[in-house]
Amino acid sequence: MLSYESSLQALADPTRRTIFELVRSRPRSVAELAANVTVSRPAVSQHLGVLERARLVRHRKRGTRHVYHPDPAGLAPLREYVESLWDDVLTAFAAAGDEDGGNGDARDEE
Amino acid sequence: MLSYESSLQALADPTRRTIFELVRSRPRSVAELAANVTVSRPAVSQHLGVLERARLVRHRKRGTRHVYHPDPAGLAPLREYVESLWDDVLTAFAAAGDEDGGNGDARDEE
DNA sequence: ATGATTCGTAAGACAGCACTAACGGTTAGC
DNA sequence: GCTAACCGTTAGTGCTGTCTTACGAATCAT
Repeated sequence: MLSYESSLQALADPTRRTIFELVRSRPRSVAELAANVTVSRPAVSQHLGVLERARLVRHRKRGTRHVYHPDPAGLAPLREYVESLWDDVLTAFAAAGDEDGGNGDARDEE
Repeated sequence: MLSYESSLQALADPTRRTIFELVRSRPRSVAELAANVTVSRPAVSQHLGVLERARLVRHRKRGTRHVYHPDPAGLAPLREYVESLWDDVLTAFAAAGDEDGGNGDARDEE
C-alpha cells in the first residue's frame, strides 16, 4: 500500500480525525483522548493504532501512560499527493471550461 | 458535512480513487471508465455520484453519453485542510522532539 | 509484595459500504 | 415510429470496519 493511501484512509473516519485533531493541538494520553470523544477507551486505542501505522502519530511511554504526539512522516506523502492533484485538476479544468449542465452544441470528439 | 470531509471520504476508496485518476488525466464517459476498472458499470456510476456530491467531478451530457471531468471545487478545501495540518504538525513535532521509544526521565506533568 | 491505575489485545455483535442484477428513461439512427 | 445504445436508479446480498465487553501485561504507590 502506498504511503498516502493509508493516511487518506486513516483520516477519512470522523472519530479518528477528531482524535488526530486533539493530538495535533497538544500531546495527550489515551485516557485524555477517550474523555474527549464519544467512544470507549479501547476504541480510541484501536484508532491510535491505525493512525500510528499510517505514520500520522507516535507515542512515548510515560510510566503507565502512553503519550501520543503527531508525526509528519505520514502527512508529507499525503500533502504531496493532494498538491499534485491540485495542479493537474486546475489544468484539466481550465482546458475543459466551467459549464456543466448545459448541453448546447453536441459535437462528437472521440 | 464540511466540504473537505466528503472529499476525504470519497478519495479513501481505492476504486473511487482509480476512477478519479482516470477522469483527472482526461474527460471520459461512464462506459470508458467501466472498461478500465474491475467493477461493473452501475458500480462506476455510483462512485461517480459520490465523487460528484463531493464536488470532485462534474459531468456533461453528450447525447446519451455522460462525459465526466474533474472539478477543483471539492479539491480546494481538502488542499487547504491538509496544508493547515502540515503547518501545525511541523510546529508540534519540532516542539516535542523526534525521539519516540525512549522513556528516559519520567516526570509527572498534569 | 500487594493493590490500583493505565493501556493494549482478543472475541463477538452490529452497522455501513460496495457490489451485482434487474428495471426504466433518454437519445441516436434507420 | 421502432430498434438499439448508453446511462441512472433501486433492491438485495456479502463483506469490511467499528464498537463494546472481557481479559492480561506493565508500572507506580503503599
